Amino acid sequence: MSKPQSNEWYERRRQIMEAALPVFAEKGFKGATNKDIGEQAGIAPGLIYHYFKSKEDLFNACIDEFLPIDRVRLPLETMIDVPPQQLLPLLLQGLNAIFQEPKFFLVMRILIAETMRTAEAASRLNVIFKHLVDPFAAYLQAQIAAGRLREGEPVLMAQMFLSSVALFFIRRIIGQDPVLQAMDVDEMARFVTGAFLRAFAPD
Amino acid sequence: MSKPQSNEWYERRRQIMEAALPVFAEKGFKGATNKDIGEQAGIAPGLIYHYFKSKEDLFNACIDEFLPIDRVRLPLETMIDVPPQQLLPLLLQGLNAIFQEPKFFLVMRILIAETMRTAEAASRLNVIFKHLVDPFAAYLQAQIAAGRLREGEPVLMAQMFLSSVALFFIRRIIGQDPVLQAMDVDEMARFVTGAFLRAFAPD
Amino acid sequence: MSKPQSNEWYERRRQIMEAALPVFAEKGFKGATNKDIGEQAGIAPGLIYHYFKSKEDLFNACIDEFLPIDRVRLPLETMIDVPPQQLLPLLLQGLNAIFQEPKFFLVMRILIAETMRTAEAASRLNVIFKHLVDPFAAYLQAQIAAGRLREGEPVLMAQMFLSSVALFFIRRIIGQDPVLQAMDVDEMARFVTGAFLRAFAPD
Amino acid sequence: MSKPQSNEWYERRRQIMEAALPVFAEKGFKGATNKDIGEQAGIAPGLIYHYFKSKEDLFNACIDEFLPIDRVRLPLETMIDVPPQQLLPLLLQGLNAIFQEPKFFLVMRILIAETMRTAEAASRLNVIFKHLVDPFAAYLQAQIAAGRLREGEPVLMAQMFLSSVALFFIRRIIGQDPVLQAMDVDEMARFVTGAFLRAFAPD
DNA sequence: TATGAATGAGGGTTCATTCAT
DNA sequence: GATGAATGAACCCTCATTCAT
Repeated sequence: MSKPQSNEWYERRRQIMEAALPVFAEKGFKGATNKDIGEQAGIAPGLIYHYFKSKEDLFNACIDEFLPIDRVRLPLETMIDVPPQQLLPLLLQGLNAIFQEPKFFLVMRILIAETMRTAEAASRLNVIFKHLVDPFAAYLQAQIAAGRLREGEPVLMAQMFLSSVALFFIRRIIGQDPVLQAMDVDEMARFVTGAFLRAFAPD
Repeated sequence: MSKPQSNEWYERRRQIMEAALPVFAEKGFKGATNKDIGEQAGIAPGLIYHYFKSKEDLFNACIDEFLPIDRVRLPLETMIDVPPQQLLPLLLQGLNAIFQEPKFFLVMRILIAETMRTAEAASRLNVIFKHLVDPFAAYLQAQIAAGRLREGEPVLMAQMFLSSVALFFIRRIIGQDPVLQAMDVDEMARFVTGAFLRAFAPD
Repeated sequence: MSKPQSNEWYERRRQIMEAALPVFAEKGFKGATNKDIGEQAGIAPGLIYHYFKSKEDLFNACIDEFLPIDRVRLPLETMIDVPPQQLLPLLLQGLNAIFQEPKFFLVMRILIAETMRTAEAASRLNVIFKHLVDPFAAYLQAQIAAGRLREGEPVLMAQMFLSSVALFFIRRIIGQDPVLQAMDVDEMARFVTGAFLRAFAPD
Repeated sequence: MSKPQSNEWYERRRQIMEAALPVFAEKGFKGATNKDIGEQAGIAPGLIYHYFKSKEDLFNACIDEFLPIDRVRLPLETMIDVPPQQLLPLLLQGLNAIFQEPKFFLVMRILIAETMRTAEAASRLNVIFKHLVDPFAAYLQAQIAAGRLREGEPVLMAQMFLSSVALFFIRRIIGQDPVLQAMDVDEMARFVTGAFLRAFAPD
């Protein structure tokens, strides 16, 4: 597997990963069997081992392949001149869009579940959150400097805002919380945005 | 198991559940073996079947037994006269204390992990959150009525506030996020409380 | 498996080893399946893992248990006063008896076969041969000192004598060589003894 | 495969056998995989089946191809006039040379290992030994007739002499016995030759 | 001729569950 | 009640063999 491989090889490999992802999400690493994955992918279970060293290798490859690190990073550094009143709704729309993506959804299910038992998965999830928080904190920092927001610790502001939003989406979409599903996303967005702006408006 | 049982029987049963809880938390339902649990409980694996129908029965019994529904319910209905400036820090202290409890910690790990794959676990987690949100929303409603907070949807206010705090604790304690572990809980509490009060101060 | 076990446990364990030995001898380590061994022992294949860590562990345990190191060691150190004319036939009778033992036969088959591919098995076989050669060489040394044999290197004498005899037995019993099977053991013994005594008679 | 094939076909076939031989010797029939053999031969595993019916067919072809029957036959029938004092060292040199040949070494490893479990391999080894013993016994018979050796059974003489020498080489080269590896081949040859000549000198 | 993807049978191993003791 | 030997199903994985290309 160290030799370079043909395009078809990579396509097939990716096809297996795409089939495995929902199986891992639904049943977990231990609960997912190669038989399940093979059926989902339309191949014999043994074929997995032409493309991956082991079930664990396939699992890690799935996460690496579909890990939403880049998807999650919004181009906030180019939007420093956009005032918070406009940017916050955009940010929320972006997050909402990401959470609607089927693969993001699946990888998050897998990562959150595994985070509960392996430090490795926890670390990956922490990295993802950091990729989300850091650019936003930098944006907030710039807004504070520009006098558009009150003085304060931008990292805490970012953590607080993103935490409440992220858990809203997680509980709504993954946790299937009926209370949150009954809520309108736009209404929530307006509410959270308004609260944030009042909380951190300049004195 | 339908006949009434002696006290010793129930004690033994509970002892097994207490031993099983950390094993399930660490290894997950599929990863935990009856041998593991038996060793942890100091009994032979076969004995589990005198107290539980199956491994799954034991698992569900563990969650039911240690589900932190009651622990999570703060007596907010008796504290309607306490102003938010005082109550919010108390609430955060209470939540912090709950998250420090070993069994709460373990059950949450299990429930969050299972939530990612079974609707049943998700539902249980939603109930827990509801038990947290509803009394707080009622409290906020009362504060609004008393003119201590601005007009607004109290359920949204409660969701937002508790979401950001809950995810802070989850990521800090279960997810072992180094960024959050470096933060001081009291500082976070002051920050979140201050932001909330500014956001929802009466006009 | 580190805890002390009951007698029954050791008996069962030994029973499995006794059943496994002929299977390993007939089919080799890789060729022998747990199903074969289980059938031979009258148990389910999975039960092997209550008594042994793995198939390899069982294999090594078989060899250690039935390795003929002690059987092979004749009490030559107490027979220094017996002249070679009497001792050599006794030695050959002893070797012949050992080679007739079913378990010796089986272990030798296994060890010789494995010697062809693993250094570990080769080493065990070398140790066995050394246990055979060294006491005999010491005996010969004493005979030379007593003037009953001519001067010469006793280790070479022992190696030469035992090699020709050992290969005779191996080819006859394990290799099923029809030429050697047609020979009479006693005749061979007289022949070899006579040749040895003439070759190493004192000048 | 019944049709006559081109020279290239036979060359390719032989190339595969040459590659397979060391793989079979090192890992045994079951342990050697077609992938191993293909890599060693620089071909894809599937190609083996253009030249051989099965892995077993390849295995047998390897042994037949490289079986050292002819290599082992020394032209003793032309050397009847050479006295034993000269011929025995020549014989030992010849055997030593044969055992040094890589392919002889490999085939012997395979055959000895398989001899331990299949009558077919045992039979082949017996034939090889017979091809070694018979001409030597004929030579000894002639020497006895010529009065250069004492009366006696020449087949036994040959068996005894060749057995001790063969096991010396096998244990030294295949079994990697450190005691024998420390010995000098020439010294061993002189020792064995001297002993033989004294044992069977005319009265 | 040659490749290597694909299959499927079967291997070693684990483990929930049962049951004689 | 309590044990742990015993089972059997199902797991992950390997690999000889086939076959479309």
